[in-house]
Amino acid sequence: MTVTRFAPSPTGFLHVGNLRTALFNYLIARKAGGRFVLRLDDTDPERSQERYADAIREDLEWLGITWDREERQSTRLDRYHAAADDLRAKGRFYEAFETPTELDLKRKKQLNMGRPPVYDRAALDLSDDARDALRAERGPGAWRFKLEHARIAWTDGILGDISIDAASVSDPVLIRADGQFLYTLASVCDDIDFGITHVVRGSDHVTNTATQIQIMSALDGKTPAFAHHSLLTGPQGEALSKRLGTLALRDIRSAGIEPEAVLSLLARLGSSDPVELRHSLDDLVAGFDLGKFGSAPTKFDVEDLRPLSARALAALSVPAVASDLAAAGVPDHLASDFWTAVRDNLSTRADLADWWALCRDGAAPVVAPEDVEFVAKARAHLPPRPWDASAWSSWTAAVKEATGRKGRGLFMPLRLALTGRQRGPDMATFMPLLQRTGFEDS
RNA sequence: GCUCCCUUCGUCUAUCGGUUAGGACGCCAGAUUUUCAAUCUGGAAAGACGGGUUCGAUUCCCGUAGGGAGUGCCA
Repeated sequence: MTVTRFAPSPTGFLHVGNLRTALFNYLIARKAGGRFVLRLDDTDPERSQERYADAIREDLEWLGITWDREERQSTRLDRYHAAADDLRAKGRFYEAFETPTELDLKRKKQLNMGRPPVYDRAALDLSDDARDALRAERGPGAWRFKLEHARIAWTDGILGDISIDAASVSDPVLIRADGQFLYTLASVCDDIDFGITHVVRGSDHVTNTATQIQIMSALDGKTPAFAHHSLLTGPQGEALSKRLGTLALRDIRSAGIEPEAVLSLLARLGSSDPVELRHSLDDLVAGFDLGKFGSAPTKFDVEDLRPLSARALAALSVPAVASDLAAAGVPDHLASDFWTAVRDNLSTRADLADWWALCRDGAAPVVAPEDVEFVAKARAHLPPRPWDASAWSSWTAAVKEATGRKGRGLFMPLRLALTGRQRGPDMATFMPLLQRTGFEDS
């Protein structure tokens, strides 16, 4: 059975980049009729916070992404201890005592000599006595996984055949000197134990994947299929993290973007499928295929969400927006007509309140100097209240006859006089909804 | 510096050596026999550069330039 996972660390809010990873894994699992696991990678107690874990669930729920199982790494420490013992027993684990500053110095030296900054494995050559001495002097060391120096190759679901020379990578530290398990080990154990069959993550993880493949087989685990998607950049190609502030899911939500818009864009962006509005996750599942995605960095522009969101909003039924209509103050008996009139002119639900305020209170007429006389004449032909569906057409017909104006020259001044705005709903349906107008009062 | 990945319309991409280089979003125009919006139709718009290989390269190879990522006792 296909099992995928989304493994955020609760150290911040989810952003569009995270969502892309989550969505890919979710869609793969759903399409295969498999399972989707939400795993909270909270091995770092300093940075992990419960409020972020809550926020992650909340953001996923807003989008309608559901998971079949939830795990958190902080509850699995025993398992990681066992894995560490296993690696030690197999001679793939060694203790190293360099301090961070010492390591930093080594790296700088290597760089200066034009050599790759790979850990020199000095700790591997330590005699037992030397090791004991260092431990007595500095306390426990960090534990590194001894990589087997060979080319590590796999067929990536997006990148294709790819390989990395293990010798170009440092032996990864899996346990810090203070005893904290690091992501690399925890992730491998979890992927094995939870039966993860497909790991889809950002291409910032490709080097991790190489080392994790070796750790997995050292632990006698079955390695899952890997796929690394491209990373999102801003519209200018700049790293997305620089503008993360505006790209957190919650910010997008509070900007009034509809979840369908977010899902529709992120499930397709970077693929050869056209981005088109889909109203449910199920619609997105159908044609989803990782193979349709390219490996080049993908430019993402938040502004692209707006037209999609407007379209998603316009497609909603009255019941779906009933609470928003009520909140905007629209009376129940007008709700349906009002929604029909304004639905195509909304950018977000928040606009509902503006349009209703206009209907309820009217707006100061806007009259261009050259239209003063024309508007005055039109005023004389304004049909008596109440206005029905034919009010606009009979009025404009009368004004047309009286003034000889037609087309834009006829309609735009009347729209401006009635609504004070150049843009808005179809006047024929909108006019009956105007409870009062500044135009009549003038 | 080193390692990995990448480079086709503004953007996301199709093309598995021979195409009028296709689609989608955006943009522009027209239509909707009455406005803006919405909708529909149409249009403009592309193979980073330089070498090869080949009868023929967007496609294969090499190089250059550019972009992204990694190079953590973060995830």
